[in-house]
Amino acid sequence: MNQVYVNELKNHIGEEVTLKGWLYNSRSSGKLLFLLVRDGTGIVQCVVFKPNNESLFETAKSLGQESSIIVRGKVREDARSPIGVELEVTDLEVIQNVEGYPITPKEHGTEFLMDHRHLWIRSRRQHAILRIRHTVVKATRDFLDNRGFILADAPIFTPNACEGTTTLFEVNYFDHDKAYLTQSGQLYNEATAAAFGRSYCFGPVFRAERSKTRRHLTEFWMVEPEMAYATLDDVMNLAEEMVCYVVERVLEERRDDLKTLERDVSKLERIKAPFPRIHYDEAVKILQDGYEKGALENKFEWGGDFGAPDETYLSSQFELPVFVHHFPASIKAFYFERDKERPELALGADLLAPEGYGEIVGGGQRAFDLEFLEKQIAEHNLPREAFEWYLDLRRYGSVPHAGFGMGIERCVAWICGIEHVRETIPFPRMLYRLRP
RNA sequence: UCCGCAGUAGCUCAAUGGCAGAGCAUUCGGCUGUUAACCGAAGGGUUGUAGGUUCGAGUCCUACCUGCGGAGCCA
Repeated sequence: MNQVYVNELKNHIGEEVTLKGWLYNSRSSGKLLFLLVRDGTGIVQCVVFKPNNESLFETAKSLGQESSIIVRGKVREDARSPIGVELEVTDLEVIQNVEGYPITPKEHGTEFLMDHRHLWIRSRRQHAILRIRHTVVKATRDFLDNRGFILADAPIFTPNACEGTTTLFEVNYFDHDKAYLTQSGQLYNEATAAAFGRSYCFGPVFRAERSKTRRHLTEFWMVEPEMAYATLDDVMNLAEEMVCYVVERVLEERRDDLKTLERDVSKLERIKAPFPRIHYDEAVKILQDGYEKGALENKFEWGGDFGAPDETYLSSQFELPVFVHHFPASIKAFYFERDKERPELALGADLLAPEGYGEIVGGGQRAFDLEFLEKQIAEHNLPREAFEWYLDLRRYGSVPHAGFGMGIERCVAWICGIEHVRETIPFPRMLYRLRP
């Protein structure tokens, strides 16, 4: 059987081919029957004409949505088809005739669709989003691989809070200790960067925050590159290039999917380096101006961390993603290097996506000095013993080094232009959503 | 954790405190080019749960459950 996939049909015009897939939807018009068949690569309309084969027509007519079928037919060019071709059915094998598929081609609510997520991912829109996710992941990895970064993944079970800030998921780890699900591979990356020079990890991370907004998942994927002998500027340069590369690849490879999502691609086409880079002091000024103009409800004070409305306002001032750098050290994790001129500032940078999608990249330069780090750990009330291995990195060949993390789902949500990150991962985990 | 909104047929939603309704889906019938096809007919209900007010509650009140949006927190 010469099985052909829907996305290859254009190369088989005039030939008789076999499609293996599922019935997406069907329409009938008396003696004509239109079967929309999907096979994972696309959807094609298959036409059955009653007088040509009456029993085949009756079989085809009885098929329910999502019935699994093998269709044989002749590929025909047709201007009316969205993909340029359709199939004139000559034979039909029913693997399973389905009754009562829950997701109909009409509107459904979020709760219903999320309860049926395992089936929802068969639909056009979800397909487009998840294919774009695939390309974002692939492009990210290609980008780092091509620059000599070594994939060295960090563990998911960790003995302690890596930054000591966010709420962690706790699990029993055999007889004695509790373990925690990682919230970032960063500390481990610093070790692998000292081993390989340039390294990255790519995996799921977990946050037990009780956040329920369109930007939050409890389990999400993060790519975290780390570089030895690198500075804050190196981090911003790398993140900027990486984001541009990823957007470019999606524009190249996923135009059709962006179209399905009705994404305004002109907004993506102008994502080119350099991105604006603003100092925290300047960001504060912009936010205070925003308050004066009445665009923000609360007056932002120097020293605070940005809330969601602040981030949205800041990003709305620019068409490109914008870096904010040199945050007050007091609102950042213990491991940040300090600014030499102004030690109250941390050498960190966040990248805010345009159109209010929030922070997609966060990173910076790590503390170099052993004594400084020891002091930081003490001041943050972190258990010193747990960080001994980390302190070793400052004892044995410490170098200036830096890195960042990029949240895959927020990045995908921004590129797709969709409302909520829950659609950017096959099976989202959220505050009130653990199933399916 | 806090604030706000919602829950009625398989799904999406209507119903001034007064007979429980429509579209889609399903089943049956019609149609040779449909694009969420269309046209006709039929079946389909413990109105989230428990209590209360009322002659009468889907509708008003209280509590709880479930979900949604947001805040805080976070990427």
